[in-house]
Amino acid sequence: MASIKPSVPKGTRDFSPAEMAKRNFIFDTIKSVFKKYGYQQIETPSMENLSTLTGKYGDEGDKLMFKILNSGDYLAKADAAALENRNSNKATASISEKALRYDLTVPFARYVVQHQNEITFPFKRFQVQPVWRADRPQKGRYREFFQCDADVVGSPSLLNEAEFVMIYDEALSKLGLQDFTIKINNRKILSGIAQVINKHDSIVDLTIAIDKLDKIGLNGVIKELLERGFNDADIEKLKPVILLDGSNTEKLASLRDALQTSPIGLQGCDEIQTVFDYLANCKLQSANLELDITLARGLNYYTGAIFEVKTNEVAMGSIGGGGRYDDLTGMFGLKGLTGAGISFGADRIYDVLEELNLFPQSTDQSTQVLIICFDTDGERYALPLLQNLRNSNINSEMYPAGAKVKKQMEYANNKNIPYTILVGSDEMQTGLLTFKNMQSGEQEKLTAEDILQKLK
RNA sequence: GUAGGUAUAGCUCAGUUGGUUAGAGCAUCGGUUUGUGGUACCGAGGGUCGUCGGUUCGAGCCCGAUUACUUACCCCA
Repeated sequence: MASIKPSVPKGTRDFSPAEMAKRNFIFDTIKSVFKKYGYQQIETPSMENLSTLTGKYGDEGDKLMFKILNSGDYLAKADAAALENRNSNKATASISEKALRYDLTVPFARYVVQHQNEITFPFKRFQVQPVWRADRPQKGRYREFFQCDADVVGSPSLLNEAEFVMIYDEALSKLGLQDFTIKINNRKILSGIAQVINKHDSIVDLTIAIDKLDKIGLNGVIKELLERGFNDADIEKLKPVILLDGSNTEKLASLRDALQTSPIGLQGCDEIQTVFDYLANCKLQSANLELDITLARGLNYYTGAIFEVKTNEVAMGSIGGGGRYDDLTGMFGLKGLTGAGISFGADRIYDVLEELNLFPQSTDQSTQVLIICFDTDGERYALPLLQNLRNSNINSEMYPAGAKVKKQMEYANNKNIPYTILVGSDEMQTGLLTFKNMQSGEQEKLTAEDILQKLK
């Protein structure tokens, strides 16, 4: 059989030991913060029923979903007319009933509805799992990537929003980031803006356009708005809102002024104010909290607060986002349950930490000590010591005898093992083992017990 | 879906107007050293030059197609 050049699908990656150590540093840090704030972990299946996912992310999202072909002779049962007419949407529905999850929030909503009788509300859960998007990969963008989500359902309190800011601040600071911005906005403010210019139906077009302000500038946004059916008068009214400047307090004041005819817009202002008030007397470690009216985010299920986090230390898309969604579970038949959540983009955080050289040295050390023997007698002699080391919770291993010392030393060196123990005939006779510090190169003769004490 | 770029050893890449047997560094393995790595020296293995076709006496190099990867846009973490 002809051998196939080994490769992984576009936009996916292998994670080698050194990378896994660094990734786990990120995951462990974020998880520990989630737990500290009272969130409990769950997992959901990689695949969901297609009907669970479709329509939750907009048309674009439906396109970017990886669908799974039905098992068996799926074409036999396919919609013949749809196939004939090259109608992909209809045909897909008849040959695929499952899809890989696109994010963690919708599966969570499904989970909450399905398990509502077992859950005590407010329910705070976190989830760290991969998600899949059939996007064109590029820098910082993959087809399989990990999200770290924390959501709370069943609590309308804005205290949750305030705590999200604290979680972002604590977790990202712990990871070593020193300068990042948590942008906050409120969907009700966006609705209010649309209401003020009597374009309530065009809120999606409005948000998509003004979301691009920092990328394409005011003129770009105006051009985009014109293309999306807004007229010059609308744009004149929008300009002062889009170009809002000053401190958060000043921005809020200007917004209230601009939105005074829109009750929903004013409610959005109140909500943001409440979050700021909660945080007024709490100190943030490294985060800047900024009201950003141009922050819209693509997901159309958000109804209240919207978050996005950007690092100011390197050029990178957002490394986290979230918001409040009032009726996500309604789609699955459970009405009146509000939820809010945030997400960390672990893969992008990885790239940022790598670029800033922020991973701690210790992440690439796994084994603490390697026992080097010359023959099987040495193995038998040293195995009890190895067991003692492990009983003391010291990561340790013994290289199977037979290889040259040079080879074994190289092994220790390549694996970044800080200490080695040499066991030869001298050592076995005297009971004094050669204990070597691989970094300094120094070695000394010690009893097994002394070595154990040194490593503890 | 739109527009560019790239494709030569396991990895990163050289390769002269188109000219004998396609190179280097790193990595791997072996030796100098049958008890000492990170750091010396010597050596070895490893290639259908992405694929198919064309031009030419002759193609890694020029032309066409195709595939894969990649960057940016749309959109998004």
